[in-house]
Amino acid sequence: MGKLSSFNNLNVFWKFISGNGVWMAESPTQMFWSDGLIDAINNTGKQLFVSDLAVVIKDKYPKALHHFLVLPWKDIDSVYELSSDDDGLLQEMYELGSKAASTSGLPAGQFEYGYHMKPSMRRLHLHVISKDYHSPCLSHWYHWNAFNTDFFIKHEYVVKKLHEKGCIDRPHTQHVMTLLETPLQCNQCTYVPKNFKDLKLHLKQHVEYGQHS
DNA sequence: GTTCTAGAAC
DNA sequence: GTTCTAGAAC
Repeated sequence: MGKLSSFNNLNVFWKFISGNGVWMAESPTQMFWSDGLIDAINNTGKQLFVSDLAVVIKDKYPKALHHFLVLPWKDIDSVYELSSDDDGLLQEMYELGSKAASTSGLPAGQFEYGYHMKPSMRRLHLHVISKDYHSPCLSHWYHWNAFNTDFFIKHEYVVKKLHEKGCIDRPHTQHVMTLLETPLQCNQCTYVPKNFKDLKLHLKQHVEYGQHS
């Protein structure tokens, strides 16, 4: 097997996304690290926009220059619990995300909206992230693939799938692993990075010199 | 989710 | 010397 197949740091990734083990709390109201988002949305100081159905916060570890999360107040764990009845909620979450994105000053088309195929944190959360992916918090190979492969389930896909089938199918473990092992590829040009550090430097060039670096 | 560390691999 | 791997974290 090749280099990518032996990228076993994914086993560590798998360990924490599978929800096993005992973890340290980050605040008195948070029993597990995986409840961090639920803790955050109930902190009024962190709420950027609020509606009856959902709330927007900044991602604690932004993976781009602008990275927001939109979460429902309702205790929905993930996209796999959604039904066609939730179309209104999804649209409202998208609208709230758009409001947050507009505060960046960037064109609306510079943002991507989607859900992770295998989220680590509890409570459904829509990622609203700028396409630069220029951030010190984007520090692992699988961070990149979590946003730049089918691991990132686009908002439009979720809406379409719920309309057509009424639910989102849970993926097989092997499929998720394969997506996270995908070779690196720039999202803004045809460049194929030699390694993760090379990708980081390349993304920085796009931010500093634009699309034609 | 993240940070930290040691040791392997390149 | 740099990058990647692997595991712990009460």
